Amino acid sequence: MFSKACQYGIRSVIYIWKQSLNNNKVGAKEIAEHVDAPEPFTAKILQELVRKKVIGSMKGPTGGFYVDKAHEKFTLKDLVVAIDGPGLFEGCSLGLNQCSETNPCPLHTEVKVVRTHILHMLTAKSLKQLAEEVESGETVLARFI
Amino acid sequence: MFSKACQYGIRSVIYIWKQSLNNNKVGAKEIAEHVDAPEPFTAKILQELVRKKVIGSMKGPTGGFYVDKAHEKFTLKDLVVAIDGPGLFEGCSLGLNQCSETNPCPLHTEVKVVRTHILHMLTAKSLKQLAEEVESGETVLARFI
DNA sequence: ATATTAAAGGATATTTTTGTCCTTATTATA
DNA sequence: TATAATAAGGACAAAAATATCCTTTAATAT
Repeated sequence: MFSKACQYGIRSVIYIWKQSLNNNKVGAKEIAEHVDAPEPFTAKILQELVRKKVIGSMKGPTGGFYVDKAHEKFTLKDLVVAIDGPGLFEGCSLGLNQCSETNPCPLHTEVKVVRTHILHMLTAKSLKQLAEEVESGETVLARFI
Repeated sequence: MFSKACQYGIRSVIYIWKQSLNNNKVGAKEIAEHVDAPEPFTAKILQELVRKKVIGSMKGPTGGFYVDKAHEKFTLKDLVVAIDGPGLFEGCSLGLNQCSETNPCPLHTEVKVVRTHILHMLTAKSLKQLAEEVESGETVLARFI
């Protein structure tokens, strides 16, 4: 469903949110360790998410990645689109470019239903809310950190 | 959602079913042309689907790929699992190996719902039924063939 | 029997994704 | 202002997915 890059990205951003709830900026190394992802690759992904404004970053000592009020509106969908592109939500699932409402592929109507549910899953909660659920112990990120 | 190999596989198998409804075996070349997929790659995918018994094949003149009564029970899920593996249905969507019912990742319960719908989409109809819908013009495969 | 046809199989090439490393730019603080 | 810390950026490496080509095997028709 999600590429590895996207999985690392999701895990990382939830971790960043969790730390930012306690007003801590976090470095790429710490993030990668805590979400169990390869550090340089994770750093690249975070770079991209900064470019797409899903998270913020600061260089220098005491710098790192962070989120604040400006990022509260973002959901998993924004993150997924930023990394994997819109393919999960748009285009023919069978790769037919002629596929359309009037010319539907064999999966067309069924895929619409599934996409509705995927969209709901990825937009019902903000990334901040997901981090709060980890903070409260309701859900768990990575290996019991 | 599906790899390219899987997309080609789905398109090919529906085409094979469509031809088999009219008692025609079809060669890899014809299939690839009609579903607009690269021929040698498609041949490899079909090979794998033969090994997994989703379709049948015969060598020699008048040979080709075909399906019959023995293949009527198969659904898209069988095909997808044969090519892409069970990743769409199983395992943590965020790649966390500690994720479980008692230790759920931030997406765990939502993904379960989505997977239910994906599973329904891929098992509600047999591959034969999908081909019949193409045959009747209800749905369309590839470029208006 | 032999020739022909088509799938099967193996080796190889290309592209994309994943992953690493090194240098540069920016910021904080001593 | 110099130093240290950290993200940004670019070049490179490895692995996986996608795609091609050539040889072998099996079946049919003549």
